[in-house]
Amino acid sequence: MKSFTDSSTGSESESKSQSIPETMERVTRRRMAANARERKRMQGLNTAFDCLRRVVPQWGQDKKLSKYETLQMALSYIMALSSILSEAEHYSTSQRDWCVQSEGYAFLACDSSADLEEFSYSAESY
DNA sequence: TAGGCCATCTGGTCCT
DNA sequence: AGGACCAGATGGCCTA
Repeated sequence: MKSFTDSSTGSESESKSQSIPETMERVTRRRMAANARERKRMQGLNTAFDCLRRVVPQWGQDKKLSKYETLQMALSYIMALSSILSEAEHYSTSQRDWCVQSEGYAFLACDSSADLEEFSYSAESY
């Protein structure tokens, strides 16, 4: 694969031939800038994945979730939480003084990775 | 050693 | 024209 990361060779002789406006040097410079932007973009994406990993349940895994697993887990987690929320809303409309701090929902305030054994939704169920 | 995951490069497309 | 986004290709690293 041809790489533009090493631009040290050949650029000087090409810059002397000014008859061609779009020199190789110029193309190389543009490519390197695009590579740098892409790298930065992917780093931003990975930072976002790390943030997501921190808020998503890990199910006691010591190994870091892959990107695909992180997305799957986030999807399951969101589905489960919205299910709980709609259940709670349904319950609160019928019984106004319903206590949100009942045992079944206490885990919401927990550290995301711990104490989630009672959280009975699995990724396969969605 | 094969397979999974990832980072990077690259060219194409769309948008400003 | 240049930047953002995307998908394919490629090579490196790690683990079973």
